[in-house]
Amino acid sequence: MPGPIQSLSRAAAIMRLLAGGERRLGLSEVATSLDLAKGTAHGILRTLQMEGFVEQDPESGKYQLGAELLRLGQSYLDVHELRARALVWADDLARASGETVYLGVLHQQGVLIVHHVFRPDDTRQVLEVGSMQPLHSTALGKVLLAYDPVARGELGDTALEAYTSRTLTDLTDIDAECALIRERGWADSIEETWEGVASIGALIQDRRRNPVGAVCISGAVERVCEDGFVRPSLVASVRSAARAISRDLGAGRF
Amino acid sequence: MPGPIQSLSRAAAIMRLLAGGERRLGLSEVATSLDLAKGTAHGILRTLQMEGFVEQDPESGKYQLGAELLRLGQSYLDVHELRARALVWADDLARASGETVYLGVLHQQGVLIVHHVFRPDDTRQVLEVGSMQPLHSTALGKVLLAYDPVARGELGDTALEAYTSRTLTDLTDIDAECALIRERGWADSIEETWEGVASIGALIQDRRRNPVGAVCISGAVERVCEDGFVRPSLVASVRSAARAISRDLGAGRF
DNA sequence: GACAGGCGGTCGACATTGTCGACCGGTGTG
DNA sequence: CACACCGGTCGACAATGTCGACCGCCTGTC
Repeated sequence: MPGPIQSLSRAAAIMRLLAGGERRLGLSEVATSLDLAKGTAHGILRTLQMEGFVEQDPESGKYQLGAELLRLGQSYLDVHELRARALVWADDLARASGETVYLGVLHQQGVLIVHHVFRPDDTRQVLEVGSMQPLHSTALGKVLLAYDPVARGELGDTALEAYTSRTLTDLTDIDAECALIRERGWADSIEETWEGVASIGALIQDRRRNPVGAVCISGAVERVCEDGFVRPSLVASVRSAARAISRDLGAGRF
Repeated sequence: MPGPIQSLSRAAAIMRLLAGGERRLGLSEVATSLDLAKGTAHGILRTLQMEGFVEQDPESGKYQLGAELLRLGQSYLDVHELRARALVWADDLARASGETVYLGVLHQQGVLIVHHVFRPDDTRQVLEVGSMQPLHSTALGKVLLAYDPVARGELGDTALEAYTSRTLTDLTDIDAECALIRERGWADSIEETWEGVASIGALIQDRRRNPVGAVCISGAVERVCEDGFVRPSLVASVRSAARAISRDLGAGRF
């Protein structure tokens, strides 16, 4: 039976719709947005509600995502092997560099943050685990673009948004950048997504040399860069952490 | 069409199964665990995989939860009104008390942590957002048991585990404790779940006085308690924070 | 090295199952 | 007060998901 199960795909679409809209949605909104009969949408929503994936505001009757998703998302992190292996190395990298550390994996047309170490002894920061970053303008994303053909494929049909004046939006520019990244073995992003923020990323691969994710450090451009380029010592730290994680993932094989 | 959609319920069961077992599971394991034909389980898993809710290890062919769950779980937090309103109050409470702050809501037979503020300037701590705590042995849980009939109902059929020698496992003891909690307006838990840890919790209610969650502080029993009882000043802080959050939720109505 | 047993995955017939659109009662609004 | 819209229900219909046998592959074993 090759072919997705219709009701499941529709349920997934409903959950994504609820995740996308910031506010709660009514039954009719859901049904019309996805071209479903109201009865059909209701049946799916009712089941999702029973399972805890969706909750209904008893007052307005509108729907939003449910708590079970948070619980399962946490379970995903618990099982995630890359994340487990990388925890200690990411900590070390944050301490050594004094900057924020992110660990990301390719997910759809972006990078999903699976681990986040705050910059040591700093002001309040919000945890970004579970959020997404663009592929074409971040160090994490560009590393994956350079090494993961799937990531490069995902980029094919999406329009590239310019977040700042330094964002690369032309595909040929991106490809040239990727060639450079492959050649030197690391990626940077200087104010390409957020003004004032620069980051340096490197690839993590598994025992069979497949790309499985990326690490990066990210911080104020004044600290991360020097004379318009990222500091070589920070690059070395990031690459060394990426190698350590990759080696850790490959343990047991050799 | 009152009645859950079969394929959806089965998909949810599969995801819960994958979340429960620490390791990855094979197709046959999933099918036999849930009494499904292999073909059926495969169809569901394939669809879940397409949607990103499940991933398959290409090497072993075994399945685990997927990244989309993490993303949707994060979206749940983003939309969560209680959490949004409580963020700043929880921060204040942590600063004022010097202890860890948790914010939890009832979910199935437990308390789901939706916000967690680390104890100020302390050693490394792991974020527990998305994890569950038992109802009958934590301050958060006992608050909900005392005020939320649904929570009390959930307790009916589950055996109460004794985590320490101080855990209440008899239902009549629990009900007496709940009556006390309702009378004085707050709950505590002194080494009832973890040795050496005490916590103090209070109820959060919405504009219609329905229980919607609870806040608590949690810390070493030596700091939180005095002469075998929790410190009244900490109780006052927690109750004040709970009132502030409740008031915040009720804003716009009055 | 041939076999057996396990795996993940496919296939096609069947009827169970989810889908559809009309319909209901309640609510707020012009 | 009627209208429009909401969330929710119902029953007929056939599209849909389910089932169990089957396939090719790999692994371990005798």
